[in-house]
Amino acid sequence: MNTTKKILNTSVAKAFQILDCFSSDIEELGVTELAHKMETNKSAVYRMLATMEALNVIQQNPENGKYRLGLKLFELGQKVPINRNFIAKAKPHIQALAKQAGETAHLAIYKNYKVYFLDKVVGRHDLQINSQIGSEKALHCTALGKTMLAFAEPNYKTVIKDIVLQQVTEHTITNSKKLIQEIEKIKNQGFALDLEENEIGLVCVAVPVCNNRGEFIAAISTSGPSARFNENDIQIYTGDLKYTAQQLKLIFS
Amino acid sequence: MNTTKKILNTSVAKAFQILDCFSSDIEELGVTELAHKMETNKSAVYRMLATMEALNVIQQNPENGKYRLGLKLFELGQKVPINRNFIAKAKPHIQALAKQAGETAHLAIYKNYKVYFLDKVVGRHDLQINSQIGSEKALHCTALGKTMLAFAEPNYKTVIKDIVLQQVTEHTITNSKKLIQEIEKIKNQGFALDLEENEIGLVCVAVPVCNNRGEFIAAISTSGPSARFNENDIQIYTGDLKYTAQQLKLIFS
DNA sequence: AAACACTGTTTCAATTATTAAAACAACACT
DNA sequence: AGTGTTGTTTTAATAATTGAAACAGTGTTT
Repeated sequence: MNTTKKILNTSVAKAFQILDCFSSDIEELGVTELAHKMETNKSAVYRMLATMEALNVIQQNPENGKYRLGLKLFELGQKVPINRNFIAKAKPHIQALAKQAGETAHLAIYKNYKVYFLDKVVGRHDLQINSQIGSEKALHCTALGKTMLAFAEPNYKTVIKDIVLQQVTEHTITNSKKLIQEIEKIKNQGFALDLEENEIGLVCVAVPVCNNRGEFIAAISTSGPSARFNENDIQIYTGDLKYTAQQLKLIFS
Repeated sequence: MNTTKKILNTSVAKAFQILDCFSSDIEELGVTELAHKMETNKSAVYRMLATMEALNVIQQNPENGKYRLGLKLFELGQKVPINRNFIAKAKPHIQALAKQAGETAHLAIYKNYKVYFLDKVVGRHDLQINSQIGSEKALHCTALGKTMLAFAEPNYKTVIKDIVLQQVTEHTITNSKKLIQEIEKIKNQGFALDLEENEIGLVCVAVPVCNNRGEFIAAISTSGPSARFNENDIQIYTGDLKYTAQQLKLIFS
C-alpha cells in the first residue's frame, strides 16, 4: 500500500528520530533524556547532537546544557516547495475565512493516508482547538480527512478497508460500509462534516480546494465548539469555505 | 571566537549537505546532479536520498525521478522555538510596516556574527530586493548588521577586529576605526543606515527590537532603491520602524 | 530502428566509522 | 562534605558505510 523506500543509512534515521522527539510542548531536551526516550545509550545521542549542533540543526542552551531545534531546520523548512508556493499565497484567504466566521480555519493536504496540517488561523473566541501545524490526523474521524477520501483518493473504498477505523468518540464512524456511504454523500454535497467524531464537543466543516483542472490540491476547514455550530451556522460556514476554495483555485489558474 | 562543536557523525553531515544543495531557485535535483555538486559518488547520495525519503525528509518526483525537499522539514521548521514564538506574532506588525512605507520590510536576528533573515514582507513597488528568508548577510555592510553590532554585541569592538570587513561596494566601511565610530553613532541615534554599502542603488534603514528588560531580540528594517530614500523619506521610515519596534516589544512584556 | 547517452538503482568485498559501557568532570542539591 | 544528577570523553569490538562497476530503465540521436 505504501511505496516508501527502505532506510539504508541508520545514522541519518537516528538523527531525525532525535529531531522528532522535540515538539511544540517539548522545546528542550537533554542528552540523557533523549537517550532514554529512544532506548539507546548516551554516547550515540551525544555524538548526533554534537554533529547537528555543528550544522546549526540543533542548538544547545548554554544555561542548562539542554538542546533545542536549531535555525537550520527553520531555513530548510522555508525552502520546502509546497510551503513557498502554496501556503504563503493561501495565507490571506485562510485569514479572511477565519475572520469571517470568527472560528479557527485550517489548511491541510492529503499525505500518507493521513490529514497533514499545513496552516492554521485561530478564531476570535477564547475556546480554541489545540491543533498543530505539521501534525497529522486520521482520515475517518475528521471533516478534512473525509473530504480527502472523497476528493483526493480515487481508490477510497480500498483505502477505507485497509486503514484502521479507530473509535475515537461515540460518534466516530467505525463501520466500513457506513463510511463509504458517508463519503458518497460528501462527494454529492461537496463538503464534509465532523459532528463530534474526533472529539466530543468539537464540530468541523471542510471543503476541497482544487485547481482549474479539477484536481484535488488541499482541503480547508472551519472548526469550533458544537455550541457555536448549529445547522444554520454550518450552512453559513460551508458557504464561506466554498468561496475561499474558489479563491484558492484561482492561485492555480 | 566560535564555540561550535566538532562533527562526529559524517553520515549526518552528508545528509544535511545534500539538503543544503536545494534552494528556492533549485527545487529539484537528481542523484547524479547531487553527486557531482558534492564531489562524491552516486551510491552514497542515492542511499542518503532513499533513507531521507523513507523519513519524509525528501520526496521524489515520480514524473522525472528527481528529488525535492519533503514535508518533514516543513514540520520540523514549524517547531523551531524562535519560529513559533516570535515570527508568527511579529508577522502582522512587519506587514503593517511594509504597507505603511510601501517598501520591503525585514525581520532578522543576530547569529554566528551574521545577519540572519527570519521574515520578509515585500513592498508594493515593482523594484524589489532579492533577499531570502533563512539566508545570511554580513554585519558591516548592512543596516541590520550594524544595528546588531550596536545593540546585540557587547564586545562589538573586538568582533569588528575579528571579522573581515570586505569591500562590497565603493561605500562599504572597511576601516575598523570608522566602523566603530559608525556603531557609536548608531548607538546614540537608535537606528542604522545602509547607504549603498551593500549594493549600489540600495538603501536600508534598521532599528533594534528589544524586550521590556532592554535586551536585544531582533532587528527590523525597511529597504528600497535610493531614488525612493531621500532624507525626508528616511526620517519617516525611521519613525515607522521605531513604532513597530515598540509594538514588537509588547509581545515580550 | 538501432545505437547511444543519460537517468536512477542495486550489488559487493574492502574499508571505515559507529557503537556502547564505563570512567570523567562539573554542577546542584541535601 | 556527600550524593545524584548532568554533559562529555575514551576504548576496543563491532557493524556500518563506502565506491566502483554493473544493471535496468528512458529518451534522444544517428
